[in-house]
Amino acid sequence: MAVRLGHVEGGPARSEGRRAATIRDVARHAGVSVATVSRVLNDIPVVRSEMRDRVREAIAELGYRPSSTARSLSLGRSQAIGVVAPFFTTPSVVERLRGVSQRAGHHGYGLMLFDVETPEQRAGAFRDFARLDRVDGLLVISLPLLDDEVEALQRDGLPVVMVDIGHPRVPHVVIDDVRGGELATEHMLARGHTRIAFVGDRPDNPFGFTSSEQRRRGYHAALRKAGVPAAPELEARGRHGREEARALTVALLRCDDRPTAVFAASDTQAVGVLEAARALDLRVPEDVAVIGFDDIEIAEPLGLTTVRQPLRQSGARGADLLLAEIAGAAMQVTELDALAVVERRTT
Amino acid sequence: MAVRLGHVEGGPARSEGRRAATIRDVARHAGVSVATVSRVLNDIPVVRSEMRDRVREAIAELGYRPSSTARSLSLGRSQAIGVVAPFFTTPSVVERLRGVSQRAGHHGYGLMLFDVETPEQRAGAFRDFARLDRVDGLLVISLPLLDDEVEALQRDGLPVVMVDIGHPRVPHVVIDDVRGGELATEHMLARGHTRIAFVGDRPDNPFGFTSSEQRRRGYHAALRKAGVPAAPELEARGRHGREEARALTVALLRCDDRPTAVFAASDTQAVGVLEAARALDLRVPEDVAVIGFDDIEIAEPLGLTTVRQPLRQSGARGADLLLAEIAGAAMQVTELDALAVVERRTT
DNA sequence: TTGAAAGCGGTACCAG
DNA sequence: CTGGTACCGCTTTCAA
Repeated sequence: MAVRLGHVEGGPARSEGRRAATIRDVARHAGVSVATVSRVLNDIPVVRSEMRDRVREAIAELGYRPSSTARSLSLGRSQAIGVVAPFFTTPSVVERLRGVSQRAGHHGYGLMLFDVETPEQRAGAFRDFARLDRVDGLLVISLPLLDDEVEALQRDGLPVVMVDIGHPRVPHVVIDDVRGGELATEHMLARGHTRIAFVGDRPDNPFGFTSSEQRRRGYHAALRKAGVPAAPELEARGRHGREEARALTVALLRCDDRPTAVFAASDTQAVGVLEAARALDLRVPEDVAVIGFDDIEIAEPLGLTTVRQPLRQSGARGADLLLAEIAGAAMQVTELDALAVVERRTT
Repeated sequence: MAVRLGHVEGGPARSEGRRAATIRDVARHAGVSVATVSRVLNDIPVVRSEMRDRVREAIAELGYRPSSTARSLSLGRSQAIGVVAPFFTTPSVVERLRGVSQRAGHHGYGLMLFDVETPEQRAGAFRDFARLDRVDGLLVISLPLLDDEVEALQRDGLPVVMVDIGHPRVPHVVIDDVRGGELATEHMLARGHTRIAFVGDRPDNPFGFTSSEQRRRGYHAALRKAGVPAAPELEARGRHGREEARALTVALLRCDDRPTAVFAASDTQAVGVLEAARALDLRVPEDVAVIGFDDIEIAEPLGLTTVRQPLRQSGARGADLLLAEIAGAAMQVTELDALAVVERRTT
């Protein structure tokens, strides 16, 4: 990598020491009081239009823009919401964030991100980030909250909403993961499969992701209803991620009586399953059919059959709940129910 | 979607009106002055250890945590950096963000996101978001800056760093897109292709993305060097995105003397190319070879051959530059040079 | 080594 | 309708 240290052309203005204009500068310039300027700024109608114009002019001339920090301090709110999530290990989170961003922006709220990929970061998130004065509310995505974390948050009076995972004392938006697992399994059953493997997260994963286990319950329920005996040797669980899923699936597909179908608890894992099949020269779906969960963006071009859940909408709805809670609304729980199998080329 | 309005179990603490502890409360509780508490908070060594302990105790007992807003106002810095980018239309941005997040977190900086998907949002970003008091610096990813925007930013004294696109007066981190385009084209040439199509962004796209055109220049350069005449009918440019690329490619592949290879200016577009080939029942790479650009996450499972650029590293480096600039360093320009063709199954 | 007090840049109450 | 001013919660002189 080539690094060029440059002379700064013209020199940065900040070293010129020209202090940014404040509300007092505007007041002086316009020959009014700061109170009046503040009123104009906040569109409080009492101001005479003549004054208003004078102030507006001064603002323009000075290039004044109010300090949001000062405003936050005075108002006691930051006009921003915080989002805590494992953004980079879990692609679906990004899609949910999309919905959050859209709604937050729409309501004039800024977005602070706090990525959580390790247990330390997780602790940091709640220690340093979840401060009522930094953000007006917190959106926690795909991360379970411990009881005492919830308590601490409530003690701080910080509005919180969870997305993808619920908690009895916290507003949240979730889907019926059990039902989703059933749908996936029924899809395979309907295609005549009976040896259907499951690849998902281990229940004691470091972040306590729970949806995988819920989906596995749905898988069991569907098998039971169909009278297909569960086969423990067909269930593989490990660390969340493509690589791990791939490794688990290779093992699964190498055993004597190998499964003819695999239900992966997430699309990310389904991709690993696909890679495993390819590595073993197995055709999909002829030799082994695959279904995932989520319908992330990559699913379509891959031709991956999957259970679609409304990711973006979950973020949007979560943001709406949070905004409502910030505004003082009572706790609300939303269960999104647009789950459906999207059939593509892997089944 | 089922919505449950819940009673709030126990009632949220915020309505109890228990005001959060302030530095004054701590001072009173510990029987010292606020100045002393502040010193303890900031690890200023002059404080007698006895005092220090008393203060620490008070802090613990009251569950006090300092207000970062007040701190920002007093200090004149927010300890946060802002990131402006088209996060959701451009998957590579997310990967870059990963690098940013990692470095920012490492240095104790928060991250504010401002998504820009429309020209209005773009304007809003610079009007409302790029305030020195909201963020200590701005990272602009994959978005070109206009001269007067740069000027405004510099006038405000807001440190800015650009990633993926440069500007003569702004520190930035870029790659050699022309070289990348050459690499991709040479790869095809080396495999005996001479009818190599190009699918990229139109030069007058709404955000002024420029890398596509640079890569096209590299494509031309490579053809020229190889003595292969350029064929204008093999160049298709349109709105950035998979769908558009797909449509363009379908047209390309339907013409009489169709190309045997396609170079897509981004992986996103390459995916569209792949879909087009599939739609026309053309085998890849036998009937048509495909190479993309970026090496985003989806490329590997798709088996897409592509020109890899160090996305995450670009974000990390950009964050480092910004942090350095915030600390007062001179303008720096970094050209990342780890470009390489990653050969997979589409060539 | 500690404390009193003046900011930081807004908002909003209270008079006039 | 407008102005004066006391906050908001923290940092940082300046004196003691």
